Amino acid sequence: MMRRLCYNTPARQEIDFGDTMADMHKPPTVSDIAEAASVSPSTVSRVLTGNSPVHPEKRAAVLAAIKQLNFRPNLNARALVRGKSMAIGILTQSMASQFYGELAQGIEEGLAGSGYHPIFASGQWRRDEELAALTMLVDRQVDALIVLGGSQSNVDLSAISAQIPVITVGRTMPGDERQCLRVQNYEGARSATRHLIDLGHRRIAHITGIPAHNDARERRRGYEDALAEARLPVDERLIAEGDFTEQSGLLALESLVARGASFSAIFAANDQIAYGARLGLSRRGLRVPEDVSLVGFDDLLTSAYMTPPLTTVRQNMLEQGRSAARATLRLLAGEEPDLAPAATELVVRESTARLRG
Amino acid sequence: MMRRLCYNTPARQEIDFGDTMADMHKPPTVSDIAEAASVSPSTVSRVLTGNSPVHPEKRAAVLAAIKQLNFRPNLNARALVRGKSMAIGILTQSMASQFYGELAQGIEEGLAGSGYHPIFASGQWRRDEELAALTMLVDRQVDALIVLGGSQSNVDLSAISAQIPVITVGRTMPGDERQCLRVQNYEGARSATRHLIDLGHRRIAHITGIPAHNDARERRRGYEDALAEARLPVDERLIAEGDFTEQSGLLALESLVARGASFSAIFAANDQIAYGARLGLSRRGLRVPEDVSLVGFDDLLTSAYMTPPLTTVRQNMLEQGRSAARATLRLLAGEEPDLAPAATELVVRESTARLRG
DNA sequence: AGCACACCTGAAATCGCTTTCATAACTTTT
DNA sequence: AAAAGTTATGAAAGCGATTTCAGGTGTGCT
Repeated sequence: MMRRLCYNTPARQEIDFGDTMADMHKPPTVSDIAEAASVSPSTVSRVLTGNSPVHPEKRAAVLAAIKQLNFRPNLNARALVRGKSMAIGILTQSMASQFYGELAQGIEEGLAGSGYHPIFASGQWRRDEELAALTMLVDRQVDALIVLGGSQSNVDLSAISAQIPVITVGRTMPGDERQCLRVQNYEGARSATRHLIDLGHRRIAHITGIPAHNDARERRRGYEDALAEARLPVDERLIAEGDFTEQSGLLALESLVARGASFSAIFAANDQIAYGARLGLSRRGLRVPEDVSLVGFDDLLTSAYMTPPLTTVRQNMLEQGRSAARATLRLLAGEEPDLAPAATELVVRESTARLRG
Repeated sequence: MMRRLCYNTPARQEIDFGDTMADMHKPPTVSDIAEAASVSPSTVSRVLTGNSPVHPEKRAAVLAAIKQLNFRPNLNARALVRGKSMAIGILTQSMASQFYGELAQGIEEGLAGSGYHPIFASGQWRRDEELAALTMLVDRQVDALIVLGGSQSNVDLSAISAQIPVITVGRTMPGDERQCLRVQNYEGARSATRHLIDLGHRRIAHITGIPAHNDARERRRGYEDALAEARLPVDERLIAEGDFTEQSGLLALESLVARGASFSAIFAANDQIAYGARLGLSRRGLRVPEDVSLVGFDDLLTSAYMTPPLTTVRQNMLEQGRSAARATLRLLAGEEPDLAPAATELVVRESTARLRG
């Protein structure tokens, strides 16, 4: 109708071909194909799905009509009748986040070729938005849900889990641990700290993530335990609070310096914090790694290109995403999700060095 | 059915309430609500949509039933009958890309509260995947399409544009320029180069983006024209080819050095290239900005936290995303898209300095 | 021949919701 | 008090596919 005119190229004219106006500009449906191929809609559907055999001659006619009319089945309609949308909802936190972006990319890869497509919605780390996003996904009839981090209440999540399969990454649903991809935060943090200790560092600062966040707490615990194992004291004055952003890393570094803390190494709760801290250090005229060694967590794609390249705990978000996707597909196929906890691995680059002297 | 068992919490039991098995675990439909509230499905629909008045008493009954049965309308079904899915397809290139991530975030923000939801699909900078993604979005009946960059053929795009509104960002559809958000690549690149010239630099290197990419060509042209305006020669030996990645920036810098080029400043075709170049410089013992000044393009979120903070041409992808989203909504409302080209702005930080001596 | 048995095919029901359409129950007008 | 509007409602007809059901044809077998 008229509405089309507004976004159509000016060149394209409305021409009356003598057909009825009704079926003129609307995309063709199975019925149109059926008519064009002189068969019933059922037959068209059969060649579409390949569910039951159809005479080669008619099949050819249908195929020809499909091509000629440029027909594409309406996936919504198909989803309605089949009761499966072939869509998987992904609750992420922010499209602009590198961390979640890499996870999302992994999921996309893991779903590729399966016939299922991801539908992303982001919660911006806010409970209300997360719930809205979750609800939207469920309302859109996704066949399964992958929840990436976040702080959504477990009650809501379990309620959804009772209706459709849910896989979580980086957070746990009590009672459904088999469907939760755990990250070895504690182990990773401990090995990062141990690495610094092995290099001779004794005064190792830590910039935490959001304290309310489980990941942040586990990483801090790993840091503290590594110190304890080495008979090193946990000094509160060496611990500054961050919130997983670059800015918080910069601020935390300022606050460490301001309070007169002396340290020769820093373990940051994630790479972004490390970026900020690294800038803070250089502002203070402190070189990395000559004066201060720096370790991050996550191993974002860009961390290898920081100057100096960042020593960090590799999470491999890409692989985690793929793994979550595969688990979801298995769940959908009625199999066991089979989610092994994601192993972390210390990647030693150039931001850490042996303590001088 | 059985399928549910595999992802249900063990605690949740299958209990026979005496109801028929059929409607037991399936989500309630309008008919269920109608029955529960002793009204017809039509009335339920009316309170759902608010399209026509319904007696307060019955409305209350319906609302109560909805709450009690925890009913949520099936958006697919609604989309089918209404002919509008309230979904907007976004063709992006990679979920892991910072650049596209920021655009995506902007789109999400711009769509918020409009009732429309974005559905993302990525093309991985490959024509075939882009086409597949595009097709999938159209098949899922999105009401409009926002195409972010990419190399999809204009023919395919125009074909789609004839069916549903299409807005593009960072690429042009000949004939539909009003629906294309142009980026001032040329102007930005020119002002970046001029900034370096103004600082006294005479030998300014350029690391290009993918030469086949329009953005890359425009930026290079801006660089060359700025040089020409200042009566500076365009020296091919100062131009190295990159592909918009950090790695290519590093490689390009190596190649510049290897060929014995002498330069005191670099204009990189985007920030990621600048990151890589910056690492390459430090590998060579060259300081930024004391020995070499460095300018990027885009102003990624993290560029302000590079060491030193990167001088760059700000694109404001967030705002571009919002702008594209708003234009799409306008198009959908039958109004003019009204897309002003995205202005770029030079952000001078600490990676550039006056030429010594 | 006669019967069973594939193999194909179209009519019709269905998915969950919205939207005419027709009608019943009231109000208002003159 | 009859004609003309309102207003609220349910029955029924789709939206665009799939799938069940019930044949119709053409073989193979006895």
